[in-house]
Amino acid sequence: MRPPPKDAASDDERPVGRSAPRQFHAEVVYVELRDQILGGQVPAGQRLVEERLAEQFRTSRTPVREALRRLEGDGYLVRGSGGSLEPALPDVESMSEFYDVRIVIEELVVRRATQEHDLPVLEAVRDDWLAMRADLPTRGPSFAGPDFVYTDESFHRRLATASGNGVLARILVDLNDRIRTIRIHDFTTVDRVEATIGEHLEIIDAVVLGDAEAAAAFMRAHVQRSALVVRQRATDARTRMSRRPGGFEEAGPDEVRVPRR
Amino acid sequence: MRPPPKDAASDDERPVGRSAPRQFHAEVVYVELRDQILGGQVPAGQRLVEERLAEQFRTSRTPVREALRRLEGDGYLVRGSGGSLEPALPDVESMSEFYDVRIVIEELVVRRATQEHDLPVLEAVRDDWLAMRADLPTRGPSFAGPDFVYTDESFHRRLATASGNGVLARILVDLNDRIRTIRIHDFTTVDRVEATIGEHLEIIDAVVLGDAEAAAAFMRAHVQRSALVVRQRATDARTRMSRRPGGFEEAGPDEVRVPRR
DNA sequence: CGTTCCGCGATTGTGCACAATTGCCCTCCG
DNA sequence: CGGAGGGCAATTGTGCACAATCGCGGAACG
Repeated sequence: MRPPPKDAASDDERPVGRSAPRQFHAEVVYVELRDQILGGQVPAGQRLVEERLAEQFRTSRTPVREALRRLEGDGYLVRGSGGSLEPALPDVESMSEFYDVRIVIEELVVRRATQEHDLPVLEAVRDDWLAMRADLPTRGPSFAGPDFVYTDESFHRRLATASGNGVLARILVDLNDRIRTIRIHDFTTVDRVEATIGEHLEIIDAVVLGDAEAAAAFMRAHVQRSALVVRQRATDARTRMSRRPGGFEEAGPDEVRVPRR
Repeated sequence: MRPPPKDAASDDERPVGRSAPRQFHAEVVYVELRDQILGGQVPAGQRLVEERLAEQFRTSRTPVREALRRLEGDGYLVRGSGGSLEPALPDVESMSEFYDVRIVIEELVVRRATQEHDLPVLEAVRDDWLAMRADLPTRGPSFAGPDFVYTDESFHRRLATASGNGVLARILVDLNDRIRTIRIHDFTTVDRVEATIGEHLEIIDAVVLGDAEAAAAFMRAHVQRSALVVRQRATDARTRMSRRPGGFEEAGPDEVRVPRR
């Protein structure tokens, strides 16, 4: 995958209705737009114009406005010049900050999950990843793409849910949402996928065995390694692109450099 | 302080305009309404009706709607029957969860603040609390009210800011916002205020001295004590009010029980 | 040729009207 | 007297129109 180079929204039109019990336009726009942003499908400097979005989603400006306001409140959109909204581009420093927080959160997750002893769920997670390791030669390198980011996240999400602390799970999901905006552009290598699977199995095994300390240590190492990959890639991109100190926020590695306006 | 017993919104009317550079109605409504909710000024089952709020804030429904949607997205409002919005009342279990997370967050805060060595800021915080301890006999018991909750929060917020990690600070502020909805109703006793000041000084001293482990330990103990107070009070309220399992969410201790409709 | 100022288009903020849904009350029937 | 059904009021979701504001382009002036 690779986001459509320029106008991500052009061929994305579709009526908004579904068959769900009660789907409000504002809700649909919010969810779909958020996924697009978090999935990296909205180019860097792309201005989100209410009228335009209203056309795409086959609705009026009112529901679009509500969705945009919520996304702005979430911090996924920032106001550019003249009150226009653009996707908030994360910078390298804040990525480090996110990972710092994520480490202690994930440590707490495995400690709580160890206490909780929700064996059925934990073993299901372990089995899934055991199966994944077995299937790895079959699936080939196509598995190692942005899709693997979501697969990876699901591991951490399931663990967080098994921790029994809903607040914890919610914060972790939020952190991953933010981190993903950078991770999604990684071309994860096959050997990194293999390593990740191994690390996940280490962690889940320790949790199943009830060894909180080991699980926490494995988790910490795992997240730190992940942080290292992102940081490394970000540094690479910065030195590759331009010598300017804040170069990374200005344009991603293969991102189309959209002019300010 | 004690929120107006019945209709918190009745005598709260005022025009919405200010002299600030550019104040949108939606923004003003959002901020003020959020502060009212977080400050416990919106009674438990109180339905928030768009038209009513529009009158109070001297504006139309459109900005009110945007504010409500954002508050809903933040989790401060929940949808009741028929799509109406009510303040989200926290339950005891989620309070425990919030405190569990807050402990590891605060530990990270002091560890980072210790590393950061932003001495001027840290010493300013220490001086403020030293002065507070000295002034305590003067200020009398009036100091020990809901206002002290905000004073207490400011300590943790300043420390989080001094940690140099903006993400960390943001999460902590959010956690405190949620916890406050219960804490705000506490009648903090004078001796608890004294103890809190002492604990804060313990923490900040350790941070200034650069002893991360001691600071983390003090912080953990401090937050745990705070959690205990809230948990204790919540349990008291539940057994005092009604025997029903979920009794606490049904009505606060001195909260007017507003009929469903 | 550079600079400044004006006007215009684009876009957002706000108000309002209409449709739809929901819950409640009253009535009617068993 | 109790329960079911219909009508009504209240409230929210949506669309649209108008006003305000901002940025940009062009024209006029130095």
